[in-house]
Amino acid sequence: MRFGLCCLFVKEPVSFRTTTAKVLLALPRERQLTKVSELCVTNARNLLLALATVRRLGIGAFRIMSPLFPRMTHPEVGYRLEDLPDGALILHLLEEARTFARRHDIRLSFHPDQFVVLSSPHSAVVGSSIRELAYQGMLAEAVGAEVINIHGGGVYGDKGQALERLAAVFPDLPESVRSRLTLENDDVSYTVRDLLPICERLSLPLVYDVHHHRCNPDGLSVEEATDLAGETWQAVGREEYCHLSSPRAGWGGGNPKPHADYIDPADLPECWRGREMTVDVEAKAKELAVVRLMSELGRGAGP
DNA sequence: GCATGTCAAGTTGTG
DNA sequence: CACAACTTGACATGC
Repeated sequence: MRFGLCCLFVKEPVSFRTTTAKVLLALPRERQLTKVSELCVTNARNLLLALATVRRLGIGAFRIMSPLFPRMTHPEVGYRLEDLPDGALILHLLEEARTFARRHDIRLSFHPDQFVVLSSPHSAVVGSSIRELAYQGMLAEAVGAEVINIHGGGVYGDKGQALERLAAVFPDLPESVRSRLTLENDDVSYTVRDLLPICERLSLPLVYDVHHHRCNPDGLSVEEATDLAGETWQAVGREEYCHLSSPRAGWGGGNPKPHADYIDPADLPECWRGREMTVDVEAKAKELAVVRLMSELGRGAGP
């Protein structure tokens, strides 16, 4: 079992920078490009630093934050890598990251945020989602990331129809995205049971989030869901990806959805132990939570 | 200096 | 109806 870190660090000195469309819009085009170019160089360097740090801590996977290249797909201030003064350097740094990750067997993934909704009935929403996915596909190709993971999106009163819209849009996605796309069960709408049929039909692996499953159950046991999701990964010859978090407010009363700082080892499913899989740890204390969980499991594993 | 509100984007469920 | 839940940090503004 390998554990993964999501996007950020709290103690380790790795920090990614960003900017807003509002700030960029106040600048002439040329200064927009020099500004984002600087941010992209910084972030590409920090990605390398992140991978070196992850490796030092014994973490085996890393989720790359979506705005690594800030506002790249914004309709007004968006840009291409080749527009940037340091475009070649940036590409070179991404290649270094790819080489490092491959050499040290660090699995890389992307998780586009809530605005990417392929099941939406609004063509403008789907259009901007495709643009954002294409950007992440380009990035994923450059750094050798294996997974671009999204949710089913909205329901609009009819899950079946919504998923049909998603399936209909799938062929329009660039190959860089289609070959990496995965679907994840969420905590309000789409369960593992909802997603399995479309995953099988489109040959998409299913990322199983056990916390979402516990918040939004579907009659499957954790073990059944783990195995069924696992089959979608076996079908494409890849290692299963799962997500783990603990509820900030605990499981008795209160809203269990917000994530806690750390993982309660009791929330790690028994059937995951010793299984060949990648477990992304979604916890506010970031690398500290991953390191603590690994050490607790190491201690508890003995007789 | 420091504390605070705002920032491209969608959708759902709660108070 | 407004707001939180999905990730923060950068920046402008006001004390």
